[in-house]
Parts: sequence; C-alpha cells; structure tokens
Amino acid sequence: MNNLVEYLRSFQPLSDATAEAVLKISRPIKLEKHHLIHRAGDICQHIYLIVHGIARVFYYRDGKDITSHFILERDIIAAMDSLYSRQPSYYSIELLEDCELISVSYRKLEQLYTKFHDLESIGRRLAIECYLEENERNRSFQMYTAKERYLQLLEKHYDLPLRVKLGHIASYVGVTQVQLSRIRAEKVAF
Amino acid sequence: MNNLVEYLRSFQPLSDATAEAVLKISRPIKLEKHHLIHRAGDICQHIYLIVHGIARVFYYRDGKDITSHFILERDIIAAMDSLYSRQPSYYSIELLEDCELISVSYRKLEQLYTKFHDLESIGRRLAIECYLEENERNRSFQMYTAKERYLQLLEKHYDLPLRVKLGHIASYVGVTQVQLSRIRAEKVAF
DNA sequence: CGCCGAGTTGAACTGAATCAAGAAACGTGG
DNA sequence: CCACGTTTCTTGATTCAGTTCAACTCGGCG
Repeated sequence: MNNLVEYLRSFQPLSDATAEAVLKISRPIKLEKHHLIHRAGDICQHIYLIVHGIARVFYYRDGKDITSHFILERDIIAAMDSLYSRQPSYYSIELLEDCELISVSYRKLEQLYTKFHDLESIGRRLAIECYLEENERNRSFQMYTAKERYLQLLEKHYDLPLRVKLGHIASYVGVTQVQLSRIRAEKVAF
Repeated sequence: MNNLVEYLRSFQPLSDATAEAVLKISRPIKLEKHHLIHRAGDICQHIYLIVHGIARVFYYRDGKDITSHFILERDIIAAMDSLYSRQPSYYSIELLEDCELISVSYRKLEQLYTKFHDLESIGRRLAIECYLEENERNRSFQMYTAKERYLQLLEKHYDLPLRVKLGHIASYVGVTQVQLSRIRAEKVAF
C-alpha cells in the first residue's frame, strides 16, 4: 500500500485508464514530525495517504488542545469537514512522527470524478466511510464511558500509547490527562 | 418538494432519463404517529423522504431512550449507519406525527447508481451531507454546552418544543429532562 | 548534575445526575 | 363537558464523577 491507486482499489475495482489518471495527480512527499499539514481556518485543498508515520487532527477549545482523530499508516488524512463543505476547517492536522505521504489535489480528483464513473463510485464509498467513522465516534461518546473508549482504542492500536503523548489520547477519549492517568492506574498493563 | 426527484435535483441537475428511473422506484405512503419505520437490530432497506410530518432516530442506553436526530419535512430519513454498512442498525426510527412519506428501496437505488453516473454523483453528495451533519453533531458535543446546543436547536427549529416532548429534546442535547427544564428556566421564552 | 517535560497522585471543588415530590397538561370515558 | 388518571414538566435536596489546582516522581538530555 504505497500508492493511492492500491488504496482506492481496496474499495472497488478501478479501470487501468482511471488508475493511470489518478497516478498522474499523485505526489509523494516527506515531511517531518510536528509539521502542520493543515491549519484551522484554511480551506482544505489536499488529501494525503500516509505511507509511513502517524498524524492527528485537533482543534482548540478554551485554549486547550483537543485531539479528534489519530490517523495511522495506510489511511488517508484531510480536513474532511472543509474538504467536503468547501468552508474553512475547524481542525488542524499535525504530524506526530516523520512521515512519508502521498498528496493529491482534491480539485483535480473531483475533475476525475466527473470523467470516470468508476472513480466517482469509489468517491461515494469514501464519503460513506467518512460518515460511518464519524457516526461510530458519535456512538462511542454516547454509549460508552471514557474508560471504555480508551480500552477500545487500545484494542485497535495497542501501540498508540507508545507513539503519542498521553495528553493527546486523553483529549481523544474525552477526559483530562489527569483523569486518564487515573483510569490507567486502575488496570494492570499499559 | 413532494417527490424524491425534486429533492435530488436540489443537489445537482439530473437527466430526465435518470429522473424517470428514480420516479419508477418511488412509493408514496402514509403512516401514523408512533409508527416505528425502522427497528434497531434490523438492516435498513429503505430511504424515506418526509413530505409532511416529523420523525426521530433513537436508541436505548441503560434502558433509557436517547434521541440522536430529529428529521422534519423535506428531508430524508433512514438508519444511515445500517444503510451504508449493511450491518444491523443501532437505531430505531419513530414517527412523532402522522406522516406522508415517499419510500425508496435502497437496493434498487444502488442499481440505478451503477447505471446512471449523474445519480451516483448525487449519491456521493448525499453521503457527504450525511458526513457533514454527523461531523457537526460531533463538534457541537465537543465544543458547546448542552445549553448552547439547546439554543442552536431552537434557532434552526423554533417550533420543535411545540411538536415534540421535552424529554426527547433533552436526550438530543445530551442532558436529562430535569436538567433541560432547569436550563429553560434560566431564559425568558420557550 | 540539574533542568524540563511527561506522567502520577492527592485534595478541594463543581456541574450535572439522581431521587423525590408537587403542579400542570392531556385525553379518555362516563 | 366534566372528572379522573396518566403523563409531562418543574423544582428542591443529595450524591457523585470528573475537573482543577498543586505537589511530587521519573527519565532523558543539554
């Protein structure tokens, strides 16, 4: 999974002509830890596939930095709210490790959508995935406690606490860093 | 806005051939207050456009009934989580008034997606709208207090408290009915 | 060797949930 | 059309989970 075409094909088949057109608008880039690939207030213009590394989406509330998503390798990042609404984003995106990315202009991608039906079909699938993910996050806040969210996060990405700061995870699961520290103290490992 | 084609055309143009095909799979129906048009655990098979009336999406947590969405006339309802994931839904949908609806089989709609590129493009747009709505709901829980969410809900639908029970609104904004009653006591009207 | 950021731990505080009781609105049948 | 019972809404008192503030530990690094 080191190029965007492979990623897209994991959803649905893609004709060679479409694949070639997508490849033509893909740009591999390397950026280092702490780089902000998107700033709140800007309109998102690019989608990135993470080939290697990790990033987080975050925003500020009352001066406090709240993480809303972690994105790991083999997944795509963008300020989706802005990408889809064409309005300034509420979120910023920060790389938490040195990263290898593949960058695509969303404007160019949309042009390909109108040209290639098979690509637009995948585009629909991508939007659906975004919805489902956002819905799951909503549900996890509605139906589970912070502790349960933390444990579920560990199940998915057991190594996350080793790669990112506790404070980022705490705001992601919806408590203070102090409280998450207490939650961790309750259980044996991690 | 009394048919689905008009609704879809509010997003993007639709060729007459596509419109006709959509019309052919639309069924107008009338159902009365308290009818459950979808039950949690079932896989969602239909999308409904509300021509007249109001509905809510809800689920149970610890035996308590929590409303996650209100849907008013001129908007579409479905158990989106299940519709898109093809898994059993976490939500039920209840009509809160006698309703006129237009019903469409999602299976048939998907068949039309592959046949008509212009429809699939709108389908992508619909999924994006679902994402944006879900994202906004997430943000409102993250960034605002229950009181603020209540006031924002009033701004959008000033007559909602006259049409639905306080308890439903309370669970929607994320507090108990008792607490929402106190919130309302703080302000002048409604 | 001492500083600094990250994490842990303790104590006090606070906002919302819960429990409980009363008031108002609603509708159903006589 | 009224009377009664049920449901909905309000209000008060208590309780509790999580925040805040603050002190302390630990480990890496200049």
